[in-house]
Amino acid sequence: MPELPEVETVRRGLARSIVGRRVESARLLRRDVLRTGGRAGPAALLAGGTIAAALRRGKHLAIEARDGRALGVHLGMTGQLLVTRPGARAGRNDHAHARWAFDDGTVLVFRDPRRFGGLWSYPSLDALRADRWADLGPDALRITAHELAVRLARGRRAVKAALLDQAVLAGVGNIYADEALFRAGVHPCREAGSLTRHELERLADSIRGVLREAIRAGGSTVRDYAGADGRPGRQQERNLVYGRGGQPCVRCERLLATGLVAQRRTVYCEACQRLPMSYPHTNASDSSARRERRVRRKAPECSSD
DNA sequence: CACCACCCCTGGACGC
DNA sequence: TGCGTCCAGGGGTGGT
Repeated sequence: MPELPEVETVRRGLARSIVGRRVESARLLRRDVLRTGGRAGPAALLAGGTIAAALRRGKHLAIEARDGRALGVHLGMTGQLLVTRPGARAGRNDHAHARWAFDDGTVLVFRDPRRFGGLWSYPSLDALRADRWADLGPDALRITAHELAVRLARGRRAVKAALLDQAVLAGVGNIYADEALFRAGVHPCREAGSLTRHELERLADSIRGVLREAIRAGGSTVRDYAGADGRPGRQQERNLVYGRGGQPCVRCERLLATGLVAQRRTVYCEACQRLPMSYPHTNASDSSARRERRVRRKAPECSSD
């Protein structure tokens, strides 16, 4: 659920509310939510430490204590980090899996109904980076056309599948992949390695642009997402294709198409995001055409509804 | 190695 | 109202 803009909004909320605060007590309410076996107990949740920083890489969060300990947080699909300021009414508490109380009375809760998210405890930020962040590509907020070109080069999968791959670039999920491809005028099923230099420039610009716009709006709230202050985002109203299948394209008014790419619901405009004629067979080798047919028989890689 | 299918889990929307 | 079905923004893993 939360992609880069939503995670960045949460990070900023944490930076405002818990950085500089001391963890008076920390409790894990559901053991298996802490994914690092061995390190358990309050110390694994930074108890006794003072929060030095809240960091983000792609969709991953890290909370660092001044003594060096670090806690990785991933929100998965439905994870939330909710801050309750002293004296304020507590937010939702169902599916709360961990709770922190700070020296100024601030309370932080990690809740995650679907439990695709989790917590990872490390003795140092370096250890966290080496274990959890090592395989992440460059942060999508600062992706350049050149970095994108290098990482998409010769790739045969659909460009949308590549954008969702966190090793290619970190932070883009289903919503902003569709938004960035639409803004760049690139069809989601284009072979990743087939994009022209000009298309790569537009795509990199679109990725950075839509992510920045979404951060300004506090993220997209489709269902569960809320910032650390519990407030929903406003970007969902500004998204041009996500969630708008069957509605008119904002550019050409043709009805937006929906399909399935990389097992994800995909919305795009067939007029504004064109595929070359008889794609992909025009530029596919025999072996890839065979692979394409084999894939198509089981589950189409790129199918429209 | 690159890529894909499948799985993890709960809740909300929808149809009957 | 109640039940069944489908779907959802995430990633990890095992197989091809």
